[in-house]
This record gives sequence, C-alpha cells and structure tokens, in this order.
Amino acid sequence: MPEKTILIVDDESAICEMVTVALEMAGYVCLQAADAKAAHTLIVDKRPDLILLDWMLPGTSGIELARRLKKDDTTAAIPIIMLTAKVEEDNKILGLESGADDYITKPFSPRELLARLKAVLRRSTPAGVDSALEVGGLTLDPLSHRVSSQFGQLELGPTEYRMLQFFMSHQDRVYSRSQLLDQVWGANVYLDERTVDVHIRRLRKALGTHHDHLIQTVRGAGYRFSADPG
Amino acid sequence: MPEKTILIVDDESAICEMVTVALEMAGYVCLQAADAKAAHTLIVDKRPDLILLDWMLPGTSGIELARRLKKDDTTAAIPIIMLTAKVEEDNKILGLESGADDYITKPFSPRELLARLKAVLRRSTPAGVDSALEVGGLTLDPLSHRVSSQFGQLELGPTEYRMLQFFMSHQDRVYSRSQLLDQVWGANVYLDERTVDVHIRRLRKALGTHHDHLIQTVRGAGYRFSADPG
DNA sequence: GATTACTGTTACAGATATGTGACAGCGGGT
DNA sequence: ACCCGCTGTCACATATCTGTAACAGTAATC
Repeated sequence: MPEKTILIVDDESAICEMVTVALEMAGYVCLQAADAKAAHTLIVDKRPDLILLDWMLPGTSGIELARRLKKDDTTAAIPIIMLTAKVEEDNKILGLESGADDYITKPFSPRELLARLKAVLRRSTPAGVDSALEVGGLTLDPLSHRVSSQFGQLELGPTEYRMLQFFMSHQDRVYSRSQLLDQVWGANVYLDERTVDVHIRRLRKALGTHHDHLIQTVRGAGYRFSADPG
Repeated sequence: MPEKTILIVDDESAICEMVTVALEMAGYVCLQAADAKAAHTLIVDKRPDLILLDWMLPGTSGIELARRLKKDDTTAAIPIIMLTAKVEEDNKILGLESGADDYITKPFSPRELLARLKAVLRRSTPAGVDSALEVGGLTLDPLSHRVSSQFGQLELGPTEYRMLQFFMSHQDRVYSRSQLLDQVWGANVYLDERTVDVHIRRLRKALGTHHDHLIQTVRGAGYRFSADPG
C-alpha cells in the first residue's frame, strides 16, 4: 500500500501530537501546521493526501481555508476532514457546504478518527488526472491503466508505467536523475541515481523500436521525453 | 433532477413528521415505517433511494436491520443514514461498521439532515438499472439474479455475484483493492485488502477457464475487468 | 588515438506482489 | 441443536519487480 501523507492543521499542539501518534502507528506520514500560512506552504510543498483541519485557527478560520483550498484547482482534489469543537448544528452544515468531506467533533477517539479517515481516503479518487494522454503515437489511459500504440498494447511494469506517465505529462523538458527519482519514486527516497538509468533502459525496451526514440538522453543533464528528435 | 424517495424508519412519530415535512419541502418523496417489518415491506415494494434509520427500534434494532439490508443483494445499494440518540463513540463506530453510510445524532436540525442527505445521495451510484449486463460472453441478469454463458449457468456466492455485477458495470477500468472493498463490500468496512485477492480467486474459479481471463491483474494497481486482453 | 567521463546493457539476489489452498467462525436454514 | 454454505484470515507457493553491481559501449576532450 502506498504511504499516505496526512496534514494536520491545528494550533493546539496537544491535539496535533495525539493525532500524529495515532496516525503514525497506523502507518501514515504526518505533517503539522499551526496556522493557515504554514498549512499552505506544506500543501504546496508536500502535497498531502488528506487534510485534518481545525475549525478554529488563528488568523484565517479553518472554514475559510477549506473554502479556498477547494476553489484552487491544484488542491481541490485533496479531501478535508474538519475538526469542530462542539456539536453545533450550523457548524456541521457550513463545514460540509464549504467543501469538507467529513467532520469530526472534538473530543474524538483515535479509533473513530482512523475509521473516518480511511473511509474518506477510500472514497477519494486516486491521484492523477483521468484523461488519456497521447504523445508521439502512444496512448496512456490512467483509468484502465493501459498503454497502447498502433501496433498494440505495451507491457509495462509498475515503475515503467509511472515513469512513462510522468514523461507523457511533462514532455519536451529535461529532467535530471534526481528529479526523476523525486517525481517517479517519491520525494523521500534515497536511491542510487544509476537506478534511473536502468529503468530508462527497461522503459525503452518496453516501448520497443517503434517508440524508444521518444526517450532522449541529454548527456550530463538527464533525460527528455519528446516526439521531436534530438 | 429526478425525484428521490426517502424511507424513514422510526417509531417516534414526531420525528417522522418533522423529517417528512422538511424533506417534502425540499422536493423529496417520503415513506414512513415504524418497525423493521414495515420497513422491509416498503423497501421491497417502493425501492427507496435512501433510508433514514433510527438506532432504536421496537423488536429488531436499527443496526441489525442495517446489517441485514446491506447483506441482501437487492438492497445493498441503498444508502443508509443512521439516527442515533446520543453521541456515543462506540455507536458511531458500530454504525459505520454495520454498513450505514453516515449517521446523525439526535437532535438534529432539518438543515443538517438535508446537507448530509444530499452528500450521501451524491456519493451513491445513480446506476442501479435492472437491465441485464452482457460482457465478454457473460450475461448477468439482476432481476433473476443469475449469471450465464454459452456453456450454461454459473454458480456464484453472494460476494462473487456483487463483485461480478460491479465489474460488469465498470469495465475497462482498474480498481484498487481498497476501491473494491468500498464498492463491493460497502463504504465503511475495514477488512484486510488481501480479502479482495481471495474473492477474486473465488470469482475466477467460478467463472471457469472459459471466462477467467476477463478478470485481469494489474500488478501494483489492482484488478480490471475487460473483454480485451492485456 | 588515448584518456576520461558518461551512459547502455546484462545478470542476479533480495524484496514485494499475487495466487492458492486450508481452516475456523459465523449465521441462516432445517 | 445441527448442518451447511459463506466469509475473512492465514500460511505457504509462485511470479514478478527492483536496486545494485559489474562490465561493455559511446561520446567528449585533449
């Protein structure tokens, strides 16, 4: 199971700690932010899979933050669970209407939090845009997880698939080995950069002689995916 | 927007009336039942789009009814919102685990009820057409609850049937184990993801060598149901 | 042409994902 | 109370993937 990153936005450090401990025991990665500004930085930087958002925040209120996040295209897909202090009917309504995917009233048990969190994560669509990518005679369909060309289907392993998906949505630009490690493997891996070379080789092999020219070596810099030669 | 039918199952007539008035003002059609038996009759007869179920009922408890409904193939697709009297953590958990799609603690405002109800209805699949599904030489008829191929009838267990039904109405798309748990078992179960593997195995076995190729493993991603190979 | 720095290619062992059969518990039906 | 089918989990077998290392090949530089 891929590791999920949860961002906790709350100015009560006691809550933050409790939640962090519970979630990390369950195998999630936790980030913490005490105000809207810090939250925004982390969201842009780390792209969490879910946000636990306190209703009350210093400065901007949680609900305002939720509303803003849901309006922004780049963050709209991230599900939000609201933490409300009391059972106030209007809060629940506002929370749900503001774009939060669920809410929990404090105090809550870790067990309940986990249950709601899992349910929300499961409902949310797995990352990535759902439209098919077409480049240089290749078609990659994220929904069916298939790659095909005029000559038929291609057989790709998981890493090859992720790599091709990244390349097809980032054409005509050189990426260094370390950038590729970040983008294709994830931000927190430490692997030998030569690993990238090997997977490039595997991907080229899988693409076959008809399409392996799409992956171009840029000596001293990295690799580029492009329909144009050279 | 097509008219939605809501079934309210509660033995407190005051609640029933209040909810009915609120929902009808919002354009929904309401049915009322005071006990599990009456509820069952109405469910079979009227096929409501959503059920509001009280936690406490004379005779069978609401939670038991929810569990039974979710196990029955013909009613499993109907979302359920639980009404609980108090905020008791364990109730919430049990409610979610029993198959309810959401819960509301009494007392609640009509406004909140509407918000939750809309959210649940939005999540639930609109499909539910009773027409037969035909894919890759297989025919699944929801009315007679039978699956057949040119070689004869197939023997499927309940879970296998639900799984096949889901797959046949969602072809050519990869679903993760987690998504399958969500779709085939219900939104709020926690089960080991490997359980999916086992049921996939059982379904493949039931499909037999003629059709087991329809279920395709996508390594690292999940499973896909498709008449096309690879 | 020789040297050097890079990159391509292959092999392989360890890691991970999936397939498969067995089993105990549960609940429904008799 | 009993039986029987279904379910979820486990343990083990198998298949596939992955990262690293070693070596071969290639391009740049002098």
